[in-house]
Amino acid sequence: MGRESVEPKGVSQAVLGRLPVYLSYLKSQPLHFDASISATTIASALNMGEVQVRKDLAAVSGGGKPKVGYAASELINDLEDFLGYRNSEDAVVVGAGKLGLALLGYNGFIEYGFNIVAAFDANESIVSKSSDEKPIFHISKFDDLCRRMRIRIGIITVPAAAAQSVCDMMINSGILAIMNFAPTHLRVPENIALNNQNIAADLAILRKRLTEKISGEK
Amino acid sequence: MGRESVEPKGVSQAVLGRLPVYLSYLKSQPLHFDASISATTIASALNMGEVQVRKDLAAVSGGGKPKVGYAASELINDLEDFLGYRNSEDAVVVGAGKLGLALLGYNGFIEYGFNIVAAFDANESIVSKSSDEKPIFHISKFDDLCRRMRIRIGIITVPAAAAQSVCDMMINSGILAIMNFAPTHLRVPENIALNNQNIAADLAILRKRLTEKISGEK
DNA sequence: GGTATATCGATAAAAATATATCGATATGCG
DNA sequence: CGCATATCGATATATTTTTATCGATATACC
Repeated sequence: MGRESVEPKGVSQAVLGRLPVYLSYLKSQPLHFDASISATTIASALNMGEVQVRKDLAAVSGGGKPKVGYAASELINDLEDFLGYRNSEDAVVVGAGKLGLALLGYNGFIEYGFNIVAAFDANESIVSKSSDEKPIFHISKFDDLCRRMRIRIGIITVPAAAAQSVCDMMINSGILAIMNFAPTHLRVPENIALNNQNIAADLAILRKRLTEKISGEK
Repeated sequence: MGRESVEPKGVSQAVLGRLPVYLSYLKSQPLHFDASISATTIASALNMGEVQVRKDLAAVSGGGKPKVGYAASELINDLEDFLGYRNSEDAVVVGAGKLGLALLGYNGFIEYGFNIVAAFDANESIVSKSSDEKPIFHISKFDDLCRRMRIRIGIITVPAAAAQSVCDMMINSGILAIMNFAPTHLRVPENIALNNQNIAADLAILRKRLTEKISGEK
């Protein structure tokens, strides 16, 4: 019998979502080079169960020592490795509106291993108006650039009405993962990874939690 | 014995996160006024289990009819009501950088029941440079405006280093729910609702899913 | 009007996730 | 150097979440 799968058993989606939180917390702490930090400390700072923290960390790092905890710098390294923050990857944005330009101009992506190389827009008038030294191209150049640079990740920041056609175009140009900021449902083949960022909906959920909190505390 | 809680048993976080997806999908469909739509249809369009769709919808809406499904317009109404899209609520942004201004200028929040009334910044030079008719104030005016308008929701779009102090300031001015775009961990009292939007981390997770997908399909 | 069928809603089973328990071990203190 | 303690890692339990099963019912067709 051949083995069914060779993958090292990926962590679950839930765990994956927590790893950046640990990492962000660790990085925000003033830790000296060889400092140690325990799961207990992390858990209480983040309001989580300490067992959960241990299990999550065990999935990506090389174990801690009783009584002292984990070597903080090692933990940070392991998390960054696991999440891919060390390998730089190019990405593109389609939709050079305010949000698209904000993403294009944001220089914090580097720490996470991303380099947004360009934005594209259908509007001729904003094309080439380079912002922060990064180019804005007309959408007609999209396919050529993506193929030549072997871009795998695309970010959609166009109005909802245009999102599906942009999405199809991206897939057509070889893009494999899409982050969508348009507040609409996108249909993609199952081999494409899709992430939806609906900020307004998240705000609504936040407000819902708020009102529940208020009514809950009498 | 008095009843322990009067709340109508809030839906779980997981369900809550899916409701906007249903709503967005329903709204994207060209439905006539008295159209019906079945859980089966929704499920297959969204690649979900149909039982899950039924259970989720049952939590917020008044039931469908066998053989035909749910009344689409009623479903949309119920979802919007439940998520609060009908009650308008004011919110503020602190951090008038590119992202903050993009949020301030975005007019799609109205549909979700949000009205961003102003942005604040510590930098005097960008103050008052009204964008899209919405004001940008100096941070010194924050407390006064929030208290007078009884603002409950604040959005943080400042650099990570300043995020915690902005967060503290918000809480101090009566804000009860915070959406944080700074890539850092914020410490808040437990009566405050916090939502973290780490776009870069989400991109990293998306890439991770992508590579798993690639290695998975041999 | 009777019968077939798509769909609902409820109940039950399964899977995933989170939490608790406990022995083992490294450190610090007497 | 022995003992107390904080923490780890593993195993077990509990809880939540998802998925499957099945009888009931409204519509369509004959």
